Amino acid sequence: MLSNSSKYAIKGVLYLALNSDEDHKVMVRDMHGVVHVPEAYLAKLLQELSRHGVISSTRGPKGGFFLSKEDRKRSLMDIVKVIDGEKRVKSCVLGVKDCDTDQPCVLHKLVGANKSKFIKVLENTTILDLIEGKRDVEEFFPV
Amino acid sequence: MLSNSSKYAIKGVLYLALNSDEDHKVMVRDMHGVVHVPEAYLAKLLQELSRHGVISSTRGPKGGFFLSKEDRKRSLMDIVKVIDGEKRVKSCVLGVKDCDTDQPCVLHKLVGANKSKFIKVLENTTILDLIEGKRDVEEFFPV
DNA sequence: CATAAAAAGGATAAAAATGTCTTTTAATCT
DNA sequence: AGATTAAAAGACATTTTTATCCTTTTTATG
Repeated sequence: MLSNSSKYAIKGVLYLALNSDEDHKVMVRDMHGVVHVPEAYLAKLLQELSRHGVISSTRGPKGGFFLSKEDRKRSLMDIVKVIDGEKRVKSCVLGVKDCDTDQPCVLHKLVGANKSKFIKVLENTTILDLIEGKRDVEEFFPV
Repeated sequence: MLSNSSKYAIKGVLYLALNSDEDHKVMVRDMHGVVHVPEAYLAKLLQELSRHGVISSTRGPKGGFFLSKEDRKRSLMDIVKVIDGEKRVKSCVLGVKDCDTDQPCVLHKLVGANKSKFIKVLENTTILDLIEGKRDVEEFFPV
């Protein structure tokens, strides 16, 4: 449903939400250890997110990745869409091509409801929602 | 969350539920087209399920795969466990090592509830549950 | 303007998932 | 018993996902 890459990306963005803003950009070098994602791979993912405007970045000295005010209003689905593509996330549980609510497959009724909720959560939860009230970084990335 | 292989396997077992019993075994050759899974790959998956006692099979002429009365009482999770392993299905949404209800990660509270329900459905739904009232094979495998 | 710092981009490598093929084993039928 | 049939088993191939490395481009700063 969610690839590891998407999970990595979400972790990365959460880190940025907690540790960055326009004036405090962070380098991949300084975050990959905390979120437990390989440095080069995390860089790739963040670059992809930046390219699609989901997060922000600047190059050169004092550069790095960060979240603008606007970025924080992004939903989790915005991240997943860039990394996995919408199709993959929303695909039928049984992977049947034209399965939807009109022509549901067997499992659709059983599991589909849960899946829909899952997707709604991804769509309706912003980065801001996720971190509110949280300050302890470690709490987010136990391993 | 569920690999394609698991989905394939579930489709295969559903087909067997609708089209087989102790006296009417079915060969992979005759089912792969209907469930839209590559023949050799479906064979492999069914063999794996059979080896683990989730479905039944006999070799030779008149042989094939089938579901016994007992097999039909198996849950979807029994299938998924064999193909994906329990670990994969139940692993934390963010893939953090020791994340559970005691030490939940950020997403756990948001998405975890849905995931738990999803798993409960897999655990509590038997093959029999799935097919009850259904007779039209095609209805199950739209693509 | 030179330099160094940092992301961007592209090529490559490793691992996992998916898919195919061939041989072996067991059951059935003549 | 022998021939045939179908799953079982395992080797092999392909594709996708995950991961690394190296070069290029951009940018802040002295």
